[in-house]
Amino acid sequence: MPYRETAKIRDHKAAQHQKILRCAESVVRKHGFGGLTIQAVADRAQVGVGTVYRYFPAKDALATDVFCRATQRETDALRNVLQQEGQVIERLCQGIALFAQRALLAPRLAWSLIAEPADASVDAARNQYRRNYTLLFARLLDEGVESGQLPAQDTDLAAASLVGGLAESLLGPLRDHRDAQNTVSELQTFWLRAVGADETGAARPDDGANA
Amino acid sequence: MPYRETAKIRDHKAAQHQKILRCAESVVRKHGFGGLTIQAVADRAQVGVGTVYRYFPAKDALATDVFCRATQRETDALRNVLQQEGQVIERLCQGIALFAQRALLAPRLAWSLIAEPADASVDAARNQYRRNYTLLFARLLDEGVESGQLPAQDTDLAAASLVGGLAESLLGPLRDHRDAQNTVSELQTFWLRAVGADETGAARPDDGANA
DNA sequence: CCAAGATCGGAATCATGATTCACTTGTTCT
DNA sequence: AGAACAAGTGAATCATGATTCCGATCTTGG
Repeated sequence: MPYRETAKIRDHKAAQHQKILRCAESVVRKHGFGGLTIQAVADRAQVGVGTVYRYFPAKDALATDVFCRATQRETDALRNVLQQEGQVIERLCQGIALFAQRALLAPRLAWSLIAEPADASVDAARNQYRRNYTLLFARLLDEGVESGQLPAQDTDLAAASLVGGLAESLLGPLRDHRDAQNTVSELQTFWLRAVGADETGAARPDDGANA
Repeated sequence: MPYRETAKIRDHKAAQHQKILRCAESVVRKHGFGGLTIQAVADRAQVGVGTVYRYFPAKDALATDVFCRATQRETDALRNVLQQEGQVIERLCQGIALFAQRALLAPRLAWSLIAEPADASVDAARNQYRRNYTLLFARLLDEGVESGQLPAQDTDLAAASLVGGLAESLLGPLRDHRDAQNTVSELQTFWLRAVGADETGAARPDDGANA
């Protein structure tokens, strides 16, 4: 038996796979899914086009993997913050801060994840992601309504408005990055009022500035 | 002089131009800018591809014209409503209703106008459009703040949130068209509270509940 | 070192859709 | 009718980028 897959080879393959995935993500970070070409990924990974195809069956699959990886990180981070112990209003503020910080840190990626059209399979994944993301906020609002900290309202609608509104104000054409920290607290004030949380007199902690 | 452009010809050319533009718009209405191909436009207009090129120098130009025409209608309609005589809050409600009705009537077109990436020139036009659209709301809010009907706030931020939030809740993956009229009034209630206009107190249950 | 089997590389091939162009079909006017 | 010129047509051509393919190169175990 002159050949058998050995540990060294297995490790190498895993490393290649990761490397290609990472390079693809960095392409998306810089140029969005629109700029994601196999050639660009191969160049950045210092590898031939054919090699990319040895690790991913098609561009769709690569794009979807990149999307899901990045998305998973975002969703996890948000869930982590929203499902902490503590006051609903406090957690909401932290969720807004988290969203804003991430969006301001990597605007192109954030936009690609939330809005940029791509292959059909990526779009499907994106819809799922937006739904989940929005639902995380919606369930938090439910909790606030149940506990009386927020007035009764259509929480799905409010959560969708929140996600869309944050995206537009942070990534849209009117965005102004000159004063990120101030923008975050403006957003917190605005959205607390929007969900009916600003007349409770409950202390509004304006930290939320962790990552 | 065996040939000269006559009125009949001039009219015919204008008609062709309009027809092609209209057909292109109907393609976008149905399939978005992503589905806008010269071939599709030519087919729908019952005309050869070459003919389309006689009336438009390139696809970009056609796409941009379609975009600007549709956009102009939207902007005019909104301006018309927001700049009426009357209470700021009343006009805001009408603006929201207008946006919602149009979005629910032609969701694909609405999405294409506000979010779908396309050629660079269309994207540039879209940014301008979103800016203008948002500014219409922002200036209305300014008026409300000045007259004391609304609390002091960052009106540009609020307006961007409004536009993004409406788009997401009406066109995003969580949308639910089953009860359009009810959705509109929910949205009005929500956004009035968001900009600090809900002095009615009707929608605010005491938060003196337990916990 | 060799044979077997695997990965790499990147030019060749496909697919899609924009754009051109040589040609046909009007239209106008004498 | 015929000259002069515009409009219409769609097959041919280009451009871009995904996908394939085959020789080159590497690994393994004897």
